[in-house]
Amino acid sequence: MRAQKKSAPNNERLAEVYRTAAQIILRKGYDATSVNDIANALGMTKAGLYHYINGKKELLFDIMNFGLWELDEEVATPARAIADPVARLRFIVGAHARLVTRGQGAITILVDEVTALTPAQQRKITKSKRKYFDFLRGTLDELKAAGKMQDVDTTAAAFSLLGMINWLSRWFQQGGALDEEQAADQIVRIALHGLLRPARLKAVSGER
Amino acid sequence: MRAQKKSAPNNERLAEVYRTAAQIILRKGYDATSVNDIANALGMTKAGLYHYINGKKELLFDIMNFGLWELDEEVATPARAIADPVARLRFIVGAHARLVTRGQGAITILVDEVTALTPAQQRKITKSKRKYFDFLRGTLDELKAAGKMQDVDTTAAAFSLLGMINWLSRWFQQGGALDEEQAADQIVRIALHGLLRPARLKAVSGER
DNA sequence: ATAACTACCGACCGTCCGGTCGGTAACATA
DNA sequence: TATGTTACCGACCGGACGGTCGGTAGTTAT
Repeated sequence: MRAQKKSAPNNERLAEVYRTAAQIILRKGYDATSVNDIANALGMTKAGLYHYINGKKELLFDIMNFGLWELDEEVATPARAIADPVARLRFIVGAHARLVTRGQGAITILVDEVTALTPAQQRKITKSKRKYFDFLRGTLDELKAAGKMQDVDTTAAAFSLLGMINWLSRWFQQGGALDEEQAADQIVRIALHGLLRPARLKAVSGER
Repeated sequence: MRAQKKSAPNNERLAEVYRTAAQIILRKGYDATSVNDIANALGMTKAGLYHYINGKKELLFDIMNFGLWELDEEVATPARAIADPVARLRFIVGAHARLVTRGQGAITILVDEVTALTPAQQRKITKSKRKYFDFLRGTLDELKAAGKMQDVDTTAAAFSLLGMINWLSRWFQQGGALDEEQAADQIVRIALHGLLRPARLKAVSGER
């Protein structure tokens, strides 16, 4: 019967619900996360949480939509304004990677849990992911047409990029050897230039 | 008088249990897969399945161990025999990628579900993964020492490699545009040479 | 002062889960 | 024929899960 604190009035609280839920689901997985886990992390009961959400599935769906919206806002939309495909690719990879390392945006990852959704929800999420993927691959196609790309399949390349970026969330940790910017920068370099030095000439030497 | 002894049952059938369980868990995730799902897929009841397994966790643990053993047998061990680090890296990436695309071995992936295990089991799996990771990074370190690598962090590079390879299981499909060999080959190319053509003597991009 | 609304909670429900237990039918061995 | 052993199954259990419902304090609007 004790009144909890009530500092956050409007639907600022809803945003907090999403943020908290996303973090927990990202860490433990959707199925392993109970509605109670989320409620407790928010300092309320399950019944209280149901004041904000309409169901576990819908919560997941909303979070995914938020993550994809964020990806569009912070990566795809700004990228579309960059004419040069090399600069654009560099921006996409860096901005997306930064979105992942900046914890918050790691939301994107749980797009994997798509199988937990209803077919209708799945369709919407898949369509959204597809749009982003096509944009990414489109940039690679441009690059290829301009003769600036290695001889690799653009589909495989786009997926590989996403693999590298999404995997970041599994190993990157705040306070580690690399900070957010450095980690994103490493991903960009590896993606664009690969691991090996171009060994055209027999030159075996120097560091820069 | 509980007969709580070690299991020494029919090996062929036990292998089938592992294979079937791995496939289902890989597709649906560990938590979303019930023991009943696995039993039904094998054409038996849950109680019948318990004749072969000692628990859901232990089943997962056994499957992970098998996957990691397979990785060691088919990738790490042969790779250790290759002296040249460039050839060795090429082999590791290709062989690991092929293990993933060849469906069966995709078992490796569910190493992600490590949080579902008991702490003791987790320790064993983590140690095993770590060993493989160190071997991979060690090869990159060698490469770097030989002046044959781009200027990137070997830890970030090793994780990026694993990200690309593991992500394969999400998009690669039998009968698609790329077959198993081609997909693995694409991964190798992208990993070793990157996406962009080396800008001949000018440029030096990647500066900030 | 009252009515309406917001932000919660305790108690409860039906379902499904992992896991157990006492069987049993089929076959091998002696 | 008797005795094990293997490979299962039906019935059951305690508990956790997602979800509902009838409240109730506090806030705001009239």
